[in-house]
Order: sequence, then structure tokens, then C-alpha cells
Amino acid sequence: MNATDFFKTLSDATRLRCLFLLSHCKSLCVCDFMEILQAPQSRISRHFKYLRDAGLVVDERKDQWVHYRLNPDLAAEWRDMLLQNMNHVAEQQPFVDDLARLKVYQESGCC
Amino acid sequence: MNATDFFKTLSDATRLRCLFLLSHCKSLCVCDFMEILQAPQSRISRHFKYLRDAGLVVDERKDQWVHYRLNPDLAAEWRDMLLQNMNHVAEQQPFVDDLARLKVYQESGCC
DNA sequence: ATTGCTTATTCGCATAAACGGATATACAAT
DNA sequence: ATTGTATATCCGTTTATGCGAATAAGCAAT
Repeated sequence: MNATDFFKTLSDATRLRCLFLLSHCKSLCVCDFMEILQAPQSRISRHFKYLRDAGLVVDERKDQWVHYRLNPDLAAEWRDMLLQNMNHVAEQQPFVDDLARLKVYQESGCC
Repeated sequence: MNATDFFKTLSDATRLRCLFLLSHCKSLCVCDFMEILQAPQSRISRHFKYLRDAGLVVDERKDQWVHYRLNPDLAAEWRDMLLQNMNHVAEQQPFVDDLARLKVYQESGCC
């Protein structure tokens, strides 16, 4: 991992929104992201492959569902950078709305 | 400016190194960057066009030389994000070496 | 006006990246 | 075994991005 690749990973709207959501909850599965971001499944899965390859997230299969969460073993330097940046974008769109949709969605019982 | 575009702007090595250098000095001209980054002129100029268009830097012509510096009017939210990120990468390569080269270069009288 | 220096832009090319639809795989339940 | 659900990957296409070489433009001095 280097800084350029780190920023490249954050430079796509779908990935950024996914990372933002994950920085505000323990874990979510693919269909959660599909619902909250209103995006087709292949897009979500594809971008999570990038996020996995970059080491930013880890997956965990539970029955049919694959849950993603921020990589707990991410080196502190990258974790700090990631969380600080997520903190900054939290005041902006579309992240504000995404977070609101996440809350509603969680209260309605998730997927 | 939105978060995705912000990170996209940081996701190229040349641009990132230029922004890092500018976050450690008042201003530099194109030939300074050519020398410190050992990059051809068209590459430097091209990437500074992106940086200008993104509003991250401003240029100022002095005779033949065009000096670039961080945009002093950059909105606080983006300025904070930028500087925090530059702070983080300051411990990494190639930024450590770039900063060392900048110092040597400044002491030798610049361009 | 010509020369020399600095910077900006154009050009054609090559590579990377994103996309949706379709298909394949994995698992659970019948 | 078959069906249904969830996820991953493949496919062909389109768009975006970076590159160096070459050219243009801007400025200062002769």
C-alpha cells in the first residue's frame, strides 16, 4: 500500500460511499449496499474486490450472505487516514443521506 | 468540488508529490518541480492544470516563471483535509526524499 | 525582429477503469 | 436432485487517464 494507491481507492464514488457506511457500523452485506446505494449487484461486488485487494476491508461469509467490515488489522497509519477522511466527508452529500438511509434501514431489520 | 473528485486529484503520484512539496513551502515554479521530481516539463504542466482546475493551487507569473502555491482561498474543509493528508504521507516514501531534495535545492539557490 | 528561456497545449497512443448484463458459484432448504 | 437466494466473476463496450514528443505561446534581452 502506498499513498497514491490509497487515494486511488477512495477516488470512486461507489467505493467511497461503501467505506463511509462501514465506518459507521460494524458490518454490512452486499445486498445492504445494493439497497442503500441503489446500485446493481455486480457494481457492489466488483468494488468490494478492489477494497479487499487494497486491504481496506475484510469479508466474512455467513450462510449465503457475505458481510464486509473495515479490516481490523489495517495498519494504524492507513486506518487513521481513512477514518479522518471519513469524518470529514460525513458533513457532505451524498454521505449525509447515505447515513440517514443506513439508520432507517437498520431499524427496519436490514436484509 | 466533491469528495470523489478531491481524492481523484490526489490519486496520481506526480500530483500528490507536487501538492506535498507545496504544503512545505510558499511557492515553487515549474522548473523547480522538474528538478526535484526529475520529471519532464509537459508532465508537470499538465498535472498543474488539473490542480488549478480543481482549485487546489493558484499560479502567479513572474517574468518567464510561473510560480504555483496552494490556493489560499481554498475552502477550510478541503484545506484541512489536504493538509492532514499531507501530514500523514510526510513519513512515507517518496515524500521523505522529496522534502530532503527540496531543502537541498532551496539552499543551493533554486532555479 | 530575433534569440533564448520558461511554460502551456496539442497530438496520437496506450493503458486503466467503470459499466451492466449474463453467467457461474456457493449455500440452505425443500 | 432441485429450487431459491446471495454473491463473484466474466464479457464486451465505453470512457477516462497518463504519457512523451512536438509545437505554440509568453516574456526578456539583445
